[in-house]
Amino acid sequence: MPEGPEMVFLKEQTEQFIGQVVVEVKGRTRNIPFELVKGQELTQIRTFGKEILFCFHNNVVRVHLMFFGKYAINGEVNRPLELGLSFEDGDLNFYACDCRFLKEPLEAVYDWSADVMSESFDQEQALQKLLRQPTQLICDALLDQSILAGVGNGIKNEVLFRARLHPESQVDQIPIAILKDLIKECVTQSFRYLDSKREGTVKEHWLVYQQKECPRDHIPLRKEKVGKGQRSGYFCEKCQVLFHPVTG
DNA sequence: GGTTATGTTATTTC
DNA sequence: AGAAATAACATAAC
Repeated sequence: MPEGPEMVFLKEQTEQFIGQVVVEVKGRTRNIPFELVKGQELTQIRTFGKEILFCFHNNVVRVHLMFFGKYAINGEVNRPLELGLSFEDGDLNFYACDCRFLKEPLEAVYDWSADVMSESFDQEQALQKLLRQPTQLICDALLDQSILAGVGNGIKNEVLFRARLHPESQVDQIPIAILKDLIKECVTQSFRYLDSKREGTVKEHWLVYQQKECPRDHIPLRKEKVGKGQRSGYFCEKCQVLFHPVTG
């Protein structure tokens, strides 16, 4: 579930609990002081990138689903409970996730201008941050949460395809216009992902990620571990241009 | 049974 | 000291 749009979707699904008081806190997480959460009223839910933030009057419960995280709303799943919040009317259960307790004001912790799903996302700032990492490969840079919070491996592959850019292109070799287009696509595709999540059509959503054939050229996609992160890359070597330094 | 996978952080090594 | 590599954690599907 981990990419940004899915967190926004989760926020929409859990807003039913806003205004309700937490009547019980359970789970094996040791990062949350249960006694400080119990009895508190959920005032707001926010997301930052791949994180969801449950806000109470004086503190925040942060959940990150990591690789394998799952959740259940008004239900349970048969596996170890990481964090369970029971409200006056219903409950919210998280599994295999990373939970944290934040006491500081959110503004001191998060910069929403880096979050592709945020109204405050700043494309120009993202471009400047990218340019500050000139020798990075674009496939690694796209997954940098301090530049494009919320972008995960699925969105990464989709935006590279749409911008016709080879994942192993080096940042400083890519024309600025293409970088700008790529950043714009990060926003567009993230919201498109959210739409397909709402409609329940995520499986049909992907053009290249986990796919076999290039939708443009109808030739097999290459599937390789790319970049320093060695994450799965799905790309077409015919229509996605490689920008790399000329050697010698 | 081995491999792979939507991610991040802590620890170790150079 | 600091960057870079490695390990660690979690779990289901093929």
